[in-house]
Amino acid sequence: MGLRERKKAKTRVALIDAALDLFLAQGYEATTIDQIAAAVDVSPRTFFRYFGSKEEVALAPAADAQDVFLSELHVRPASESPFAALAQAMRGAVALLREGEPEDRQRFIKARQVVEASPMIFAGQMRLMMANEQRILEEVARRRGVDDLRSQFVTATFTSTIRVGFENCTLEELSDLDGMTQRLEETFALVDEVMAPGWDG
Amino acid sequence: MGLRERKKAKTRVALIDAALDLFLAQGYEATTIDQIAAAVDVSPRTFFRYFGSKEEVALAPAADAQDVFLSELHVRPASESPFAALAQAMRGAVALLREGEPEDRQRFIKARQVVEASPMIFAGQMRLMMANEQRILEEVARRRGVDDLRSQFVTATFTSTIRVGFENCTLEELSDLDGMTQRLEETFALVDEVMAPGWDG
DNA sequence: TGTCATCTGTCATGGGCTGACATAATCTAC
DNA sequence: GTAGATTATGTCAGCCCATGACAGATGACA
Repeated sequence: MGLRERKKAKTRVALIDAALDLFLAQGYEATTIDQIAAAVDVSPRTFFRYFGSKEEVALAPAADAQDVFLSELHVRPASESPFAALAQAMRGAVALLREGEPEDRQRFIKARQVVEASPMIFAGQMRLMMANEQRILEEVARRRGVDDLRSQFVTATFTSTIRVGFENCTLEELSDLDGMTQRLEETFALVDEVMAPGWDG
Repeated sequence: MGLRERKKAKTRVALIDAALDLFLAQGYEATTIDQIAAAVDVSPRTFFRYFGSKEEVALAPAADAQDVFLSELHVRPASESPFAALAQAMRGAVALLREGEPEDRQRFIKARQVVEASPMIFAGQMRLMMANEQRILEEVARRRGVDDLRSQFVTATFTSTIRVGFENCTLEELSDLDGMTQRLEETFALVDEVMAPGWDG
């Protein structure tokens, strides 16, 4: 990896960190691109060469996490039922984050706080999840053999489960990864209890 | 209702219709506030006195529909289980739209086409649904007696059901209300089949 | 009709975002 | 290490969305 590439990655991370700190300190809307760029000693124009919008920088950690989830999903064995594979992939993604760099964890937590603090960003995250859902649907349909209403329902149920599982985590002082994991397992258990056997097959 | 009030309502509807037509004709992002305002012979500044943002005018019909749904929900008998009440309220809202003015139906369909054509607006609709979900959760919690994880799950499942039911309607040439109704009933039936008895009680 | 409240248009401004062009940094080959 | 190609960055101009302030127009009401 050359110097140029390393510098770019460094600037990207610096922009994300500066942006998240500013968002947390003074709010998303009150923060300007100029402030973020100034904090990293970069021109505002350069900011937009790294991120397509102000929203994108706030959602970058979430987007990265979704990519991790998808790669986890694609290596799940074919023997698992669709929803089981999704749940296991989620556990795997969380585990990777837990074992990874502390800075990455910190960034992820900060990003989540920003998302929950601003309805604007929250909507953006929803769009991210919707885009992701299309790719998840492909995997579910592949495992079930058909892309029908039920495949869509399984996918949508998974999205809902994740959403409920992560929701209100900061509100309940469960902003750390342990709290998230626990909440997530409770929600998976609830799905298991509520659904008819073989519902996702 | 005085002249002033009538004029305002008329202008509001005219702005929505002009905006939707422009969005459909040349795309959401390519349409400017100036164009919308010019089409209604109104100053751009006035547009923002009716709608807080460009997005809001596109989502106005959806927001109105959600209000109708909520008022339907609040008059459902207490004897119905939470999810049954939600489903019946949805049927009621669709029925009201079906029996209402043809122009309102037309506007609703157009708005849905705009929403599906633009990821930008689609995200906005998600935010609308999330805001709505909070109010739905209150009703579910009221009926179940507790605001716990299961109440949240019931609410999220309903949101997912509606989303799956409405999704791809235009893609499948089911842009009319009949098609939507049919699709919605199929999805409700699937939920009924997949969930354990008494799951929402 | 005259007064008041409200709606509307005009103007000025800030901030998000983009294209064009020149400069500076890095990479590659010699 | 130097020269030329490649790529990143800064500067500048500009469009559009959105908002506050003020003045003029229009409907409400006695």
